[in-house]
Amino acid sequence: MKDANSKNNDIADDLSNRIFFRLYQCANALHKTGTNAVQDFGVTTQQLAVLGALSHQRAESGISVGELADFLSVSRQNLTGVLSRLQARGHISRSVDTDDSRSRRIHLTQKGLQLWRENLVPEISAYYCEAMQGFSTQDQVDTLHFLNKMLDNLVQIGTDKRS
Amino acid sequence: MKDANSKNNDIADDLSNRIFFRLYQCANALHKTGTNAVQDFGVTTQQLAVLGALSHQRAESGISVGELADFLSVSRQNLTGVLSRLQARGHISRSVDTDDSRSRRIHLTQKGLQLWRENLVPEISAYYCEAMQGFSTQDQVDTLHFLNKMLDNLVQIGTDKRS
DNA sequence: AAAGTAATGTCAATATACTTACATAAAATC
DNA sequence: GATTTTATGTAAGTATATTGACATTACTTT
Repeated sequence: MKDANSKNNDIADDLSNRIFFRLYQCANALHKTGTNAVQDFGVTTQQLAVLGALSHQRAESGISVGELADFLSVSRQNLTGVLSRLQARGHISRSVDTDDSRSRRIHLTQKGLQLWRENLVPEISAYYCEAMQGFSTQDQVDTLHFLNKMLDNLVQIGTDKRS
Repeated sequence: MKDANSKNNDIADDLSNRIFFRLYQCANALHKTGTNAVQDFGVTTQQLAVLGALSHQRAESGISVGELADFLSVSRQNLTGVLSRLQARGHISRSVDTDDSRSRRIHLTQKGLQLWRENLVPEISAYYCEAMQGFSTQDQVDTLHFLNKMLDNLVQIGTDKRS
């Protein structure tokens, strides 16, 4: 027989279990429907994130693979593959850094920039509008706050484990 | 020059953009740290989800691949691979349905059930506790509500697209 | 009953994601 | 200056995830 304490734990577990299950489902649905929304332009949601990041700083200098990986919170190894596919389609370019021959500077090509501005931005805007249906601005602020908090916790777990 | 309307849209886009980016980061971090937490037991977070689903209904009848796929919101094709790996490690069994020879009934094995109860449940419980640090019960309820709402929207986008 | 349709699970191809391992180049230390 | 350590990007291997295609089986329709 369970005491009140363990019962409360069960309830808390159930709540968090639902939250993380929904998170998992949302992420899958986001990837699936997002890719569906932009697949006519020959890109995926992850490639979208990369193009978006590159569009923010079209400075002459570009950005390195490591910097981009940090920004997107993915491994450098993962980016290598995504960048290769983007490069194969002519959306980005990789050039050796003149100051550090280990490093590669990643740039948006003219084609990539045009695709981003003319096709992807409007498409994403419409997609976000649908996905945020029924969310007030305050709801969105609250949601973002919770996700930020959760991410902090998860990152903390990751760094704890490493030590 | 932008008018007030397009500026508001930019702001809304920025908010939703942050939300979905955080969602993406949270899902990656969940998979990464979650797998890290249970890898000593030879399973991953997805396999965890399958074992958890199976543990809920240890009825004699088991569950079919299609039913499991619906429950977990993943494709049957995806489950085929996950189930194969779980079966290879002896955590689940697949048997032909006596009433429908197309269908396979998926069961937890004794080994799988023991692993779930004795090792995974405590580990997950501790993990959730860390991941929900700083979340009041009301915060968790609110978070779950927002995720439910978002998932509804995303599923709606998916079904719209299909028609 | 026979033919067409739908359901069930699997295989193949593609794209993320991770970790481990490695070649190369830069930085730090002695 | 030579050696060690660190940083950078990539390659290889494993596990998800998707869609498309398929063989097999069940159901529907005629």
